[in-house]
Amino acid sequence: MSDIRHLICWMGDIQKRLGKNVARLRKERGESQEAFADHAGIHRTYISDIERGARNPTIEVVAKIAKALGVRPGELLD
Amino acid sequence: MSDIRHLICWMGDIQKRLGKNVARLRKERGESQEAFADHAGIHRTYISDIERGARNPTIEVVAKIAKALGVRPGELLD
DNA sequence: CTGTGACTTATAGTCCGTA
DNA sequence: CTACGGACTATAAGTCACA
Repeated sequence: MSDIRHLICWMGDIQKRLGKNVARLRKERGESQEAFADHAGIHRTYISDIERGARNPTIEVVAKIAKALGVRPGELLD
Repeated sequence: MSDIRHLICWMGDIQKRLGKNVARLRKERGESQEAFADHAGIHRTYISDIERGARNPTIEVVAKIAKALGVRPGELLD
């Protein structure tokens, strides 16, 4: 029952969900896109694209971002 | 503290983790790679590659697989 | 600081096989 | 049934100038 969510989360686009999670967690940490991108080893504009759900990144990129945010990779997709 | 796991899961390659999860869940459902690939709308050889951790798929593919398995996308990366 | 279009290079993803 | 290779096409990765 903790997982009625999986019936819901399919509705939304996974790219948008990833984007919202990244933006939220980044802001919680008080970092700008620029600062975060730098710290994650990813280009600034690429982070911008991801936060807007305009990209379809690979799981390696998700792993990099998760590491920089200090969360589990899977958490970014939920 | 439910998340000391995030300190551990970075150790392993995320591709291998995905592969193991997919293989495990697929087998639990008693499907062959072929049948599952078909049912998930992904090519047979690609599923084979993913289960062996030999590929770096995009999150859209992860979402497709998760949907076919009836689990949350994030679950496949944990 | 962030969004966006355009662009090149790398690789994701498909499809044909064989063992 | 699954692993794996080769060849191919579609799209992600990665960067930039500018709004």
